[in-house]
Amino acid sequence: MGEVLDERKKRILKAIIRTYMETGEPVGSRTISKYTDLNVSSATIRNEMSDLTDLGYIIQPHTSAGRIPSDKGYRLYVDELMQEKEAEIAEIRNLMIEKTDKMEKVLKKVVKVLASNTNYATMISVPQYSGSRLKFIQLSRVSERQLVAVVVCEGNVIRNQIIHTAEELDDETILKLNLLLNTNLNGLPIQDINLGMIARLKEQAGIHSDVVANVLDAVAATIQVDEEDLEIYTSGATNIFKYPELSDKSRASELISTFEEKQQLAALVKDRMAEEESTGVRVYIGDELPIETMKDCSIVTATYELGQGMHGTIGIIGPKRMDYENVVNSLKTLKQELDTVFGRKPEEPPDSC
Amino acid sequence: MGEVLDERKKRILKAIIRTYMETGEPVGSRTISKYTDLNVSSATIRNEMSDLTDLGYIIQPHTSAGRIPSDKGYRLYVDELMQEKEAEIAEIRNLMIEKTDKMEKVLKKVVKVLASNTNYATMISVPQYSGSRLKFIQLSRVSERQLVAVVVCEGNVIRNQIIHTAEELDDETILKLNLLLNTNLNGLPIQDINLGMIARLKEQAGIHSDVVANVLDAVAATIQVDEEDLEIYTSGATNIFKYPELSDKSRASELISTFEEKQQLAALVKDRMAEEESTGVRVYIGDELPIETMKDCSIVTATYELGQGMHGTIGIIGPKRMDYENVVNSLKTLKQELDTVFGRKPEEPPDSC
DNA sequence: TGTTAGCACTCTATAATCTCGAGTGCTAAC
DNA sequence: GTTAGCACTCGAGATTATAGAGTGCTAACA
Repeated sequence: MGEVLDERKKRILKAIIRTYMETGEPVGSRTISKYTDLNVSSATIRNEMSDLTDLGYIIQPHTSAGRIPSDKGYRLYVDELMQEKEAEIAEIRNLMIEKTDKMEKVLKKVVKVLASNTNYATMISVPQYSGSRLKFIQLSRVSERQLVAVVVCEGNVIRNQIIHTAEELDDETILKLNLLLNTNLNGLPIQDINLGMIARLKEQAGIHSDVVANVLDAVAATIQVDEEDLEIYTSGATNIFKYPELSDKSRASELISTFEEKQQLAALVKDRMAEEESTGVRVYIGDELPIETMKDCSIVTATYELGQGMHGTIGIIGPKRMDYENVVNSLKTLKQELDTVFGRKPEEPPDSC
Repeated sequence: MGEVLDERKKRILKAIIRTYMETGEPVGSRTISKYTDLNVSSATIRNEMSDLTDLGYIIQPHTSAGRIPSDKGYRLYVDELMQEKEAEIAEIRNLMIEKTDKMEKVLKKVVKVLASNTNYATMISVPQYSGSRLKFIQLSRVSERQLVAVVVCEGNVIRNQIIHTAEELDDETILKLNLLLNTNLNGLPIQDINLGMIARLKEQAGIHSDVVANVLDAVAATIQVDEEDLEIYTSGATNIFKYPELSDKSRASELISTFEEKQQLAALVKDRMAEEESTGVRVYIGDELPIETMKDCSIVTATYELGQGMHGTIGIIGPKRMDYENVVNSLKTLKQELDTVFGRKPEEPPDSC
């Protein structure tokens, strides 16, 4: 496994992968002989290809066909062979500059543009709190027995919920509650705020009214991050039809299902986040993916930062022969773009709080 | 076009459609002769089928094949022939009884369950304001130059937005703004609140500060319903692979795209809403659909009520040979279920405001 | 020793052909 | 009006033929 390929073998492997990326068909020795500037005959290439096959970098689908890259081959390509390339994602940059009132909308647009630019399927996860702190919390009465709880976190993510109360709360009580909540909870990391904490709060404040206690519980529920609920937007699922190796009925159906369900994508992203070195771009090839239905795919992911510890993941899903150069570079650039746009809103100077 | 079919022709047409629903293959005269209890020979059926073909209710894909129903045939079936049937959607009912904290989650679950129950693709539109009135509005400061605007409408739909200000607003100004907004806007239909209205408001209140004016504009933007933005959840798009007539590559790709994009679905739902008789279940067959890519599909929709004038649409998309009885009945029952669950929250008595 | 031309061989994809059978429409008898 | 009978049609699937891309090997060459 630990072989080192000589220069020529590497160049041939690279040429095979490049060609296969374009055509999606097994690559023959003659093609490589012409495609490269090695100036060797197809026979020589054949010999080298035979070696590469033995070493496991390329595969022969059947005796009299050309070769296609193996997972191992792609891996070497991604790790060593491919070159950095200037990616032009002007469209995305422009889109970002438009007024970005709702993050949700921006994310949806980003995946969409990325999908149509790359011709692969794309996904983006809505940033998670992860260490973000509570910035502001407020209860207001909207009608006799209904309150609205509004919670703002660092990164300006807002959550809210209508709370129904058994009896009407007077203004004074609501005011007290707001004071209690803000003085005790502001600045705390979201994760630390749970029902138990709220219970302690109730004790300290000497609250005995059932109604108020229930309201506090509801507030806690509002604040809490739904662990299950990592939201993901996807786009361009049907791009997989552009790659014959993925688009036979059963495979396509499974793939698109996985895409539609999103749970497995979410799991992948979550694992991804747990890893220490969570910055930068990462490539999963075929079997490296934990998702059964995607054994024939590759996924390239990047994590983008929102400032204040919030971050999300953006990913591109395509066939193993996806254009890694372009994809990796697109993601790198896009990641920077997202970091900038979200990190500091364009219409305001960098936040100091 | 205005022919009246005799009883036997109707029974034969019905049998053809039923059989075709099951098999998806052209139906022959012998099959019908055995399938029905008409006790006539296949030759007789052939004669009748020939008539039905002339009348346009069934189609012959090619000379020596059986018949398949035409759009006109399906239409007659839906309008006259099919029987009401007891639908069992116990699963959905149970799901509804679970605590339904976030409407969004319920809707997502509903489409999912419906899709897996029916084996068709499903969609549901998030209820629109449509005549709903503003109930409560509040600006709060979350940090030096950031405000959060919270808007609650009848039906307890909440919108919110972070507003960035050029300079810090003092508490008094914010208080004044809240007063101004609430006294002038509460109870007004959402549609009536637009930038022009806010402008008049500014004049009346004698506001000249640019900062405050900008905040008001942002509030207006928050309130406003984004006409484009009818949100739709879908599920079971890959169910179309279960129907060979829809699942050849190009068609499937287009269909799923339409599904993923959702814009066209949204347009359909919007048209649907505009119609006067917007209650009850409606069936679109093939060419009756305004969506080019869905000419080979049928869609059954139902509108559900949320009380206070808000309503959404739920739809099932399948092949023309979909099981209309089941689908229509499922939707009818589900519609009632949704009306009840959303109309009055389980944990509170019916609202009186 | 590495490179190359040449050639027989393999295997798939595509097209061409054949065959079967379901289904029709028509006719004539009931 | 219904039915049996029968010749005819046409597509789906199986079968076979054909072409060509690509390989592996051998022998010659630098």
